[in-house]
Amino acid sequence: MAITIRDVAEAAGVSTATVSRALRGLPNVDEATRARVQAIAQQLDYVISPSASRLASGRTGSIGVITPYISRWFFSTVLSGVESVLHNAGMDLLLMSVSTADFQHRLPPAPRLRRRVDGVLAIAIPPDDAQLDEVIELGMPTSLIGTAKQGVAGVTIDDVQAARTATQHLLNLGHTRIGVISGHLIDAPFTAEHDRYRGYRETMEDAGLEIDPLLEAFGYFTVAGGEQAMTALLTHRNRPTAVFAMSDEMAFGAMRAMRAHGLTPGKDISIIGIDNHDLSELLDLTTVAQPVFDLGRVAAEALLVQIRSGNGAVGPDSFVLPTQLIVRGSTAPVA
Amino acid sequence: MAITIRDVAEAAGVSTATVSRALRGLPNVDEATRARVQAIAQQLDYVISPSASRLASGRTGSIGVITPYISRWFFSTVLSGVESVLHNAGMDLLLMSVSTADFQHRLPPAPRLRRRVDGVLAIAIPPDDAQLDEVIELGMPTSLIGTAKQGVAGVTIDDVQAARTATQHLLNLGHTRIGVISGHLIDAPFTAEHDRYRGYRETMEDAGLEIDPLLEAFGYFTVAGGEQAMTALLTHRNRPTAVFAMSDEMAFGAMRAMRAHGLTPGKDISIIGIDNHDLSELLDLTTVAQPVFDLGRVAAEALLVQIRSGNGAVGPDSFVLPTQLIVRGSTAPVA
DNA sequence: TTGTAAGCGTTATCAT
DNA sequence: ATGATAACGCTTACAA
Repeated sequence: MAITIRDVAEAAGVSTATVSRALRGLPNVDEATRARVQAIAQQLDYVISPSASRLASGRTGSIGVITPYISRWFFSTVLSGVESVLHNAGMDLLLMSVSTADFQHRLPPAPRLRRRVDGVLAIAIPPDDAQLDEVIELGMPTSLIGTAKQGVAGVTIDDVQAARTATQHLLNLGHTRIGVISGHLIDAPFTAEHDRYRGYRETMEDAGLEIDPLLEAFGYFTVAGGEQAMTALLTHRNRPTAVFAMSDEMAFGAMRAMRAHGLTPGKDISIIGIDNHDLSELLDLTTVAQPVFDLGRVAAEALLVQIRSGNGAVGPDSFVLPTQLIVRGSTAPVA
Repeated sequence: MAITIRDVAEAAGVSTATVSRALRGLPNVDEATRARVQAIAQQLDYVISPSASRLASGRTGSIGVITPYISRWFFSTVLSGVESVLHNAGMDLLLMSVSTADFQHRLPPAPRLRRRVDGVLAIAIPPDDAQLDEVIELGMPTSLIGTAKQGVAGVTIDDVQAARTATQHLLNLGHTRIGVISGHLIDAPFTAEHDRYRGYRETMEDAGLEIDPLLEAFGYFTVAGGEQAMTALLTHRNRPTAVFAMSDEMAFGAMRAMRAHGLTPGKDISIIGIDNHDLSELLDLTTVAQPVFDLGRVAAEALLVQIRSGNGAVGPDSFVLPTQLIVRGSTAPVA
């Protein structure tokens, strides 16, 4: 039905082997022959059959991206960074949502990845996740984004430092009663979260400040969660004068909670996040920006290197991308 | 190297044909045989080779999703709806970003789709886009999301009605000087945009109101664009008392512009959007909600039906999903 | 119900 | 530089 490599070969008066070589740009092909083959292929509107090529070569030309969420800002932004690289490389991008913990009943990613991708990119999957382990045991080039794991390539920011920067910014403004809105430390031994908490704690301790347990609340990395967390913090007798939220979206929710209590962010209470979410500027939120698109871009590039170097030649590399404090109106000197 | 169907066949003492049938759940297989084959396959940790299967069967088991943006809210939300369906159906999701118009230099999607997917989902590609036409000419099951085109399946909302609802809401509040922030009517003959404009215009006319050209501004469907558009509207001598923004994100920007001018949304000027973006509740924005996740879900389901019915048996279906006015604090009776 | 065997469209090895 | 040809691992008539 469709045009095959043999049609091209016959039309060009060469063997299929030559067509294959010519079209793939392999060496040892007379340039005149190559040109003729290319012309005929184009004229015949020939496109290679990926299935046949994959079966014969053993390479799939595609990489799998596993992510717990698709529509959340961080994840979709990473994904677009990944896509930009893979597109340029001519690689197919297989998108696969996975369940972290209790989420919902979904097939585990490992079996769905086997024999259909040349490499895997995992976005923000906790390093001790069982499903992630299964994926890693597949033994193919893999690169983590937003988390780090011994022996596996990965791209992250320095989460400890980011949290330190945020906390220090509040300290510099004279705040001492500084609250923190985290995700859910108990359930999710999520690298980023732990590191950010550590950065907060250490910075507080370095400043000689004790951390009041009443200054801590969970926001589950969502807007609604941040709102609840802030509400909780506000109900205590001894309110914080400033709050560090581990993500901008939680900070958004926190700002809403403040307003609901008649408080103005940056005036009555200072709040800082991490991310530099698309809407953070709009909401005038001070934040520690992280290069989310680049997280995906760099990870994809590193993965391609790993794949092309034929497994092993290039050891798994780790990259730490820089963050930057962006001061806006939501933080101000203590009253 | 890897385990093949023959290994399973030998271990089970049957032919590869039987293994193939048994594992795919085809009829005419003794249940005892099937059970044995399944057990052995599992025990051997056998997974089928997609490339081989695709080559032999002609089906790819994957569908391509083409979208101009990955990280924007609307697109990533649609995408997650699509993913949920495809995951359940065991279909691979090939993600492909495309350029609308001037965007950037990217390979056209059609050649990248040929022979590698069984169907295509196109998110918000203008119906007269040349690249879309090439894709449609591929002749495979295709379903559009957010746009409509003669003879092609699709899922949309009633954009005219949504705009009518928004405009009428403002009229009901007593506003007569109602501005509109659109995308960029001249360049992008984008169904949704045209329809929304029509809904606005007709509703204004039905109310006996003339549309002052000074009440119209372009926001390019971005936050920054909405901000600029609103700023433009505010510089005129005769300001609108209410504004209809064709998307929530443009409305966000508009709200910011208002504040920059010392105006309070819902007090000094009313503003309404379309979408019910994740953050619209947070920003207290009145909007006409559209079921974005479902747009993706329904389109994917329809596409699967189209694919399974073997091309032609089921004609391309169109679905129009409902919208709903959600009144929040950004709209109020005219002063 | 099960087996046989001919493809499916490439790639890659080995000659030439 | 080019050609023959054996894989690659499955699916699917067609037989039995």
